[in-house]
Amino acid sequence: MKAKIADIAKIAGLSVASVSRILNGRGRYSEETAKRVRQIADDIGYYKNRSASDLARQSNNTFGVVYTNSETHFSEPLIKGIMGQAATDKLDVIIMIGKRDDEQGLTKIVQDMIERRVFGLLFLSIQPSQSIIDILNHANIRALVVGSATEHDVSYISSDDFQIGYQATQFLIDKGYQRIGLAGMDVQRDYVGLQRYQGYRQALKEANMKAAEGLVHSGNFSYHSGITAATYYTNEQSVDAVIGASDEVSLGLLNGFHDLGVQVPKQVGLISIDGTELCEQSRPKMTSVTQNFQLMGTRAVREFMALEDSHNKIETVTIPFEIETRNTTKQD
Amino acid sequence: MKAKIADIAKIAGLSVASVSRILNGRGRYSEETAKRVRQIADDIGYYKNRSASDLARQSNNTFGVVYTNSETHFSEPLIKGIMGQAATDKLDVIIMIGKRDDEQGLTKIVQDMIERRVFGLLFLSIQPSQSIIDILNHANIRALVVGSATEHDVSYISSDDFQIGYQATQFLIDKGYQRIGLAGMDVQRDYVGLQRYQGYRQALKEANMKAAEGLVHSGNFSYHSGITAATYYTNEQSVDAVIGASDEVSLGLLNGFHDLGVQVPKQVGLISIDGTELCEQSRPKMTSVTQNFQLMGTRAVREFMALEDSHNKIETVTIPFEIETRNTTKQD
DNA sequence: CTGAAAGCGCTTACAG
DNA sequence: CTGAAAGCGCTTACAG
Repeated sequence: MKAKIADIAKIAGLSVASVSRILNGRGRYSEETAKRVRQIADDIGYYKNRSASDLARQSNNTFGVVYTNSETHFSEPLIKGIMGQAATDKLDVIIMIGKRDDEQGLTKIVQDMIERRVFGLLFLSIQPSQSIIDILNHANIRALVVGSATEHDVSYISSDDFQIGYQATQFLIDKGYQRIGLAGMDVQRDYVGLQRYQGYRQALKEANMKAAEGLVHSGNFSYHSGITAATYYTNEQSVDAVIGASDEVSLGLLNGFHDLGVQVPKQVGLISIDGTELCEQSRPKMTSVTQNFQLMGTRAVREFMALEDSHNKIETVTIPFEIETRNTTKQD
Repeated sequence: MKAKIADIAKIAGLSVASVSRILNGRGRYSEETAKRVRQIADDIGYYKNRSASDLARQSNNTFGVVYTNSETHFSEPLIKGIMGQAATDKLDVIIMIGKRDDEQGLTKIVQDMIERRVFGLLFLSIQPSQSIIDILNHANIRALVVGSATEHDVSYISSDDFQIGYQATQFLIDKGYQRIGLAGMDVQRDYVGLQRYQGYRQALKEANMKAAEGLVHSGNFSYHSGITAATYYTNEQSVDAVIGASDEVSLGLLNGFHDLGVQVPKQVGLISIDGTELCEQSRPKMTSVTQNFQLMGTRAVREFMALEDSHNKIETVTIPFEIETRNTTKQD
C-alpha cells in the first residue's frame, strides 16, 4: 500500500488539509510543524499521487512533445532546448514518439495527450495533418510545430525556409558555381521544400541563371535520398554544386559521390542544410546552412509560458540561421 | 468546459455508471444503446480524463522510459523495439529525457515517474545509480536497464559484453592482426568497459599474445574519444588494429586517422561495437560487432508484461550479437 | 495557523 | 441490462 497524505496526517496529528498545504508550500503554516511533516513524508516514502492531485487541481503543468526520431537528426538540439527551458520554468514534459506518415499512430498519440490534459503540445520533426490540428483545436489544446514551417493552421517556430533556399543558392553563386542542384526534398508537395525551392529560384533569377528543371532531385530528407541523388547527378544531369535538403541527405550525397569516384569539392561542391554535428563528422566536413535548433526549442516553451495568461494565439516565430563554410565548397 | 461522462449520461438519459461501462467495454450493456452513447461522446468531443480514471482504477497501464539521446546512437532501434511491442500489448509509454551523469536531474525524473505511478521504468543508455535503484525499489516500481549491463542491483537486458570483447578480439586475431588496441571506454570504472576488456584479455591470452597496457585508450563512448584515441595510436603507441567501443568512437577513430594521414584499413584495421546505421554511412564502411538493439527493446517490454501477474524479479536477459564484416578490416 | 467538508471525474462492486 | 452510492487521493475555499 502506497503512502498517502492521510497517513502522514495521522502520524503528525494534523488534518489532511494542513499536510497538503505544507507539502505544496501553499497557504500559511508554521515552519516548525512543516519540518516535522516533511520528515515524516520522507520517512514513510511518500510520493504525491499525480492523478489525484491533477484531478483536484483541475489543471496540471505538463506539456507534451511528440516527435519521430527517424530520418532526420536535428531533434537532439531541439529537445535540449526544450528540456532546458522547461526545467527553468518548472514545467514537466512527457514525450511520445511517433512514426513519420503514420496518421493513425499519430492520432492515437494526440488522443492520449488530450486524455492526459496536457496544457500544450509540441510537434518536432513532424507535420501534423489538418485533421489532427482540428482535433487539438476542438479539445482546446495549444499546438505548436517546432523545427519546420507548415502550411496548416498551426503556429510554428522555424527558420525562414525561403531565405535558406535563397541564401544557400546565393552563397554557391558567389563562389562561382554555375549549375546548382537541389536535392533531397519534395519541392512540390512538401511545404518546406516548396519554400526553399522558391528561394532557390529567386536567387538564380537575380543572377540571371536559368533554373533547369533537371537540376532538382526529389526526396524525403533521408540519407537514402542523398545516395540516389548522387547517382542521378553523376549519370544523368551534371552539376557544379548541390544543395542537400538536410545533413542526412548531404551525407548521402557525399558518400554517393565518393562511391562513384566523384570528388567533393574538387568536382562538385556541396552545401548542407541543418548544420548538426554530422557536418563535423564527415570527411570532408560539410559546409552548411546552420539552423539554430536549440534556440527553437527554447523559444517554443517560452511561447507557451507567455500564453499562460493571455489567450492569444501563438505567433509564428522565425529563428535566424547562418552559413558555416567548411570543406565541401571551394575555398577562395 | 471539457465534456465529461455526466454530460453524456444526461443527453443519453442514462446513468454515469452505464456510460462508463459502455465506453470501457466492460460489463453488460445493449449494443444498441452503446452505439448511441458512443455517438454522443463523439459529438460533444468527449475525452476520458485520465487522472480521474487512473485514480478510480487505482492502476494504470503506462510505463516510463528514461533515456539520454547524447553521445551514443543506439537508442533509436531500442525505442523502435519498445514502441512496437508496447503498441501490440496496448501499453502506454511516456518518455523523459535525462542528461548523462546528471544524478540530480535523473532523480527528479524518477520521482516524477513515481508520482505518475508508472508500473515500470526502463532505462536506456543510462546506468542508474544504486541510490536511484533504491528509490525505485522502495516505491515498489520495477526497473529494467536495457541496452547495457550494469553492476547495480537491477535486472538488465543486453548483449554479453565479455563475449563482445572476446569475439571482436578473436576476429581481429584471426585476420592476422597482432597489436590490437581497445579504445573509447573506461575499462576500470565502467562496468561494460570492464567486461569487454576482460573478454579482450582472454582472447589475447588464448592466442599467446600479451596485452600491453598501452594498447588500451580510455574514453566515454563518444566521437571525441575516438578522435583523441586516433591521435594517441598514431603518435604514441602503434597498433595494427583497434576495437572502437561504440560506433561513435569508431567514427572518431576513422576520421582521426584520416586527418593524420593514416589509412584504414591499409595501415590499421578497425572494428566497431554496436553496428548502427553509422557503420553503413561512413567511408569506408565499418566492420562491426552488431548488437540487436531492437530485439532488446522488444524483450524489455515483454519481460514487463510477463511480470504483470507473477511478482518475480525480472531475470537478466542476454541477447545475441553478430559480427558484420565491412571495409575497415583486411579482406581475406 | 489549522480543520471539516465538498468536490475533481471516473470506476466498480452491489443490488435490482 | 441499468442505476445509486461509495470511493480513489488530493486540493481549496471557507470558517475559525
